[in-house]
Amino acid sequence: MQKRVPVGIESAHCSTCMMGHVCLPTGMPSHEIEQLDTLVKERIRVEKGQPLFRQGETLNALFGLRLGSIKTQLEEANGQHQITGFFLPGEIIGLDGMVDGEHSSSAIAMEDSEVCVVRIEDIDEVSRYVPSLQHQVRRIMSKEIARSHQVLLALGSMRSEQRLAAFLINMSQRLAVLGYSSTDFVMRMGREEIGNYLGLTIETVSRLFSRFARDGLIRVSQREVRILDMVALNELVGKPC
Amino acid sequence: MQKRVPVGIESAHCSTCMMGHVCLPTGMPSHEIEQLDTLVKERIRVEKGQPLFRQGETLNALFGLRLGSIKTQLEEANGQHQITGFFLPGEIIGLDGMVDGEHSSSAIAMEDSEVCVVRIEDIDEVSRYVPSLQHQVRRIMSKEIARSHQVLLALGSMRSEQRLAAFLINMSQRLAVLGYSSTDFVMRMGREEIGNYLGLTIETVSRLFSRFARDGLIRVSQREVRILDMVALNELVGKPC
DNA sequence: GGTATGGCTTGACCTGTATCAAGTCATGAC
DNA sequence: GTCATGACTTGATACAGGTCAAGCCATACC
Repeated sequence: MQKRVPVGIESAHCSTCMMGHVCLPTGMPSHEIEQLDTLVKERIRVEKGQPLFRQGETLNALFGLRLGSIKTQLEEANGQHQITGFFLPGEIIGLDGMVDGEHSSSAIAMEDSEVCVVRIEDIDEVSRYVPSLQHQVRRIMSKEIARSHQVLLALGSMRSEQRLAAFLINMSQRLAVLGYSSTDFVMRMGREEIGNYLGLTIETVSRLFSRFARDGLIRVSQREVRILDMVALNELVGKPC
Repeated sequence: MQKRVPVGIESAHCSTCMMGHVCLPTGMPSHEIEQLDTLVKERIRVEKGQPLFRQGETLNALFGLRLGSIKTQLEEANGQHQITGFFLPGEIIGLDGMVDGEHSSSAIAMEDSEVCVVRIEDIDEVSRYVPSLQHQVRRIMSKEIARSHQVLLALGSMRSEQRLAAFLINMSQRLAVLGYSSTDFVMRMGREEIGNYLGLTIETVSRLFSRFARDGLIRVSQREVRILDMVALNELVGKPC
């Protein structure tokens, strides 16, 4: 059984894709979106735990996550790694590392996932007659830069409880955009992954979840979270010096 | 006296600019670089301590740093801030925040500086006849993403001494690219700014400089640094678990 | 059913870094 | 020269979060 399989692309058209409003075409006028229909020529399914790509592999495409969830991580020679992002459907993966034509991070499926493959050369091709596609790509890359600066802010100047609160708020907001409940969701990542991402140990993350629950901010059971007091979470992040 | 002044642009041509080999045109074939000569229509001088732009201002240009040094920082409502980058000549500023057309961070001159203004609409215009310009912009944005992921790695998984060592190595390498000594340089930022960037307090940074000096890794006098043992610095970052 | 496994929790203790508090040094104004 | 100022250093102490260790719970497999 293969781990990384092409799948049929009967309906791989951005114009008819229900993900369109939160994916690469976001905000483009509909007559232009139709012109993107040759952009995605391939879809790939990736099994839970398997890599979509590995750090160092040659980069020739971006990936629009269609289904599932994927994490990206930097891998160091000594076996350590740092998770740099958790991606949800509609989000674009593979934006770093268009520098020397190879991926500067690895992308690993956190559950069975499916991505639309957008080949770089096709972007160039299509943008010849859809000039705003270039804007779109810049927009998305810019967003990724801004996002990682937000994480820098968290790691550089927040205490552990603020980091976790910010993390929960962020998840909540992104899931809401996808049409899920903003207060009631299942996290696709484990405690260890959250800790790695936030620069904390698994024990600290676990204690924080327990404390948040004890203080009535959330209710947790394994990876299921219900946010009970969003206001308090926001205060935790924003208010104190 | 103005703080942010347009200056003459007699020689504002990328093709004749000595910064070209490390700036936006890096790696482009020379006949294409010549076609970039209409790209920079303006240069701006920014005084030490003054902003090139402020978080929230409308974004319509990127800036190629030509002279001096500039820091970017996220500013929060409560007055806190997080420095997200220190920029040296040849590097491009303003890549974040092309999302909603406004800057998502502020850029502040750390010494009297001068930037080339590259207006977004001119990028689109010029790339009509120099298609590889789009590659170039993507390349640079991608590099910025990868760079901030590296900082994430430092903040998320290194101890204080490793962060400072990584910082010194990074400065050394970037200065070397510019043709300066890689072992002997003047840091343009103060201890507090380094601390903010690395998620440490000024006292910790100061103590680390003292310790590195005591251990014979570097010699410091104020902001002048001489790296004495680059190997040891690298080991500090890379080897231990 | 038992039992193995991996993921999570909790407690006790330790340590790296922050915090608080004096200094010291370099620089510039007068 | 004196003095003021801001940048940096150094020490003493506190505490957040890490580390080590034990146990718990859900799941899956036999």
